[in-house]
Amino acid sequence: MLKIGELAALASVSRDTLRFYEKHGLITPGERNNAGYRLYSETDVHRISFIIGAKEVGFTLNEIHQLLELEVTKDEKSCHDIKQFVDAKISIVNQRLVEIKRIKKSLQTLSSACCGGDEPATHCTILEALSEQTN
Amino acid sequence: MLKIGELAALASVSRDTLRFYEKHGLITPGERNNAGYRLYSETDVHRISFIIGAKEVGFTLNEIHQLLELEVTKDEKSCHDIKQFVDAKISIVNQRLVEIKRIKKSLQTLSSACCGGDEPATHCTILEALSEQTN
DNA sequence: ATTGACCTTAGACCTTACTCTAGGGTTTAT
DNA sequence: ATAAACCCTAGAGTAAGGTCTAAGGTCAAT
Repeated sequence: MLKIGELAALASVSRDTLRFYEKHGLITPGERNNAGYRLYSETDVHRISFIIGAKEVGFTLNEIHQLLELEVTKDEKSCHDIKQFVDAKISIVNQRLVEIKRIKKSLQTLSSACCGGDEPATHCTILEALSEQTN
Repeated sequence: MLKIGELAALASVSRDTLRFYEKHGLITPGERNNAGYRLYSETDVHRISFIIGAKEVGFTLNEIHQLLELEVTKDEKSCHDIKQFVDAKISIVNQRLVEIKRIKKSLQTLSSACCGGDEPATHCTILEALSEQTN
């Protein structure tokens, strides 16, 4: 059984983060010792590891909540269910990707239209472009 | 001179948003009529238009604050200064782009390793992969 | 016996960009 | 004259994901 600081070090997160996850139902409160210290079991370590893995690949805590429910009840779920969840996330990520690409392109258009010289920016194309309504 | 609701309609933002921008120094408080209503001039309309244009291309309000300072003092700034600002933003956006691409790739790897069939997810490769520490 | 490192809690604070609420005054149309 | 539509303010609330603080209890080593 690990104390909170030990698990935190192991998982490379802060103690606060572990308590935060608990408060938000990602980890279920487990055992406590006489002094009231949290004690984490193998299962808890596994769960934290799952959470961190899921964060790594871009799931929000909310989504991880749902994923954990899938994980816990996985004997009643099909691979299809799990894959569908991941695919839904891929499509969200894709939308963000498209939006960021759009932004990058706009910025590059702005930048490349500007001479970038040492003359005063009184008629800078960037500033002028920003002033124009797009809608 | 426009009242706040008129400018809001013109700029397709809410009244609250305009007050919010003012509170955060993006718009300088201008004239008021006898009743204390805000009155917006041509210059104000131009400024709002600038803010919205800058938001469109992905600048944060904070960055727009700095951009507005560049705009106001543009006679003392060079095109080089302005372009540099935009290029710095491009590099931030690029980092985000790289990160999102990484996430997308990870998710796709997860998804494609899963059979997606109707059998129970007891040994689902997705759930197993998420449990593994990456660090 | 006391210092320092660790643990506890509740609750405040941070960022970003608003949105909403309460409680009140004004203007416009009928 | 009165209702609807508009305006004002200060301040609270939202999402997301924590971080920090205060005030206190515990444990190991010196």
